[in-house]
Amino acid sequence: MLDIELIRKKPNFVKERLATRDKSLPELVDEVLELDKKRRSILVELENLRAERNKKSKEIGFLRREGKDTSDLERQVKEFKERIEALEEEFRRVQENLRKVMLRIPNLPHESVPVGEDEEDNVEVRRWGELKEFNFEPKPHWEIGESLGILDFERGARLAGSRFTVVKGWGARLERALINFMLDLHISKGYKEILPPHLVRPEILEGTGQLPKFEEDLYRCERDDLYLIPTAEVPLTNLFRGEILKEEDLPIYLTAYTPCYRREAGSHGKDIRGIIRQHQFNKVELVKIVHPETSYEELEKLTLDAEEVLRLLGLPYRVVELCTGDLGFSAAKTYDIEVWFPSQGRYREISSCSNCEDFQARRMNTRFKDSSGKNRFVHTLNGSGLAVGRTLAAILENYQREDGKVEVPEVLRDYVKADLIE
RNA sequence: GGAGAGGUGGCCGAGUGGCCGAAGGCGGCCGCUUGCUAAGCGGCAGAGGGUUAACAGCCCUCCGAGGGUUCGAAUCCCUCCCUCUCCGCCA
Repeated sequence: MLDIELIRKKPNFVKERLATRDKSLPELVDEVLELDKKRRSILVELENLRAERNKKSKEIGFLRREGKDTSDLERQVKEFKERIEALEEEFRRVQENLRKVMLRIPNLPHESVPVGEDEEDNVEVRRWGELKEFNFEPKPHWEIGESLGILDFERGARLAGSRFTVVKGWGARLERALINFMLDLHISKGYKEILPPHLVRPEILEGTGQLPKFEEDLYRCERDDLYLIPTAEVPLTNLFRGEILKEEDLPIYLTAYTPCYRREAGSHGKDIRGIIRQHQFNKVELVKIVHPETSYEELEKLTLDAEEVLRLLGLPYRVVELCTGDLGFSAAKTYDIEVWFPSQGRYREISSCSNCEDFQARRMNTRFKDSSGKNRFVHTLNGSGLAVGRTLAAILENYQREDGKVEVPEVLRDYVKADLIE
């Protein structure tokens, strides 16, 4: 949620920044301004009435104690009541409308973010690793996985439909090894491991920005009004919702392995083959809750922490900075890490690291008391460290041999307890 | 799932219809005092919002959430959420 005061004081600035995401957004700002103005004018009137009512009620108390008659005053207060109730009703209505609009406005892009429309305009920041030369035609991971008997798409579909896959044998083992390897690495960097609920209440998803706008993308358990988490970012970031933290508690570094559940409503034709885009996939997530002054430094560090996983695995990647038009709803700035897929001859997203500044904190009401005793919103960051399924796919492709077997990356050998998958 | 108890400020905890935004304690901040990482004394301090040049003053709202009763609700009533105890069930 944006700061309503900023919208009030610098409406044109806010509109300009939002327009770099989407040209239709400035209209929402006008809507906010109008509703806010209305809200405040009602509020002033309402508060005056309430002040007067309170005064008279108090007077009744005094007079009663002296045994005096108060029926005249009581009648007066009763009249106030009707006017107050009518105004309260109107106030609630306007307030609720205002909130609804506010919740649908995305975060302002940071000034450093390149302006652009879509992923075409993203800017490459750096590359790492040598692309391996294959003296044969590298196969896509789904072919490798099927012939090794570790990825079973047919039975996955039988159990749960398309975009569900069964991972078997050495594949399952490799995936589990990846999860442990990633967690161990992040823990060694000071992240605290969390095992959160996978089902959460609607307001939790509102806190991180998935609701109300992206209801379609979520699995919902209707009977209990709970949602399956689309990413561990949701429970991790919300961990301190409603709390006032101590300044010295910051920064907080969290990591968690969870499956992620996504309906992928808007991506029908995309990546139908393989395990790039699944309804359920494993991910190790990184979340930071930090002091506002340090959040951009922390974003750089967080991105490097995610990158390190790929470096240690020896997988070539590049980092791109998302342009304004490609930025996610809650993010002020995002780096995507993309790993090399030989069969596709291109880099594919494997991690997304974002600074949300105080956008989520405002929705969750997570604050800290600064040295002057003031309560301020924290800044929140999140990043994949990494998407495990995609990492598995990348390993299959980058470490494949002509004979169809797949080497196990050096750092994983102790975890997998094998050098070669065959 | 059944029975019971309870949700009050950073924490603990008192408060059953008006002088309660809330005693007291702990913790915090400021000052004084004491020559020894402490103690004593005094003072300050809840959150959100409106008005405003103002972090001054004034006002409004908030005692789990939402309704209701009343001139007036932390206090009475209803619904929901959550926590705890016991029983049941269960990995």
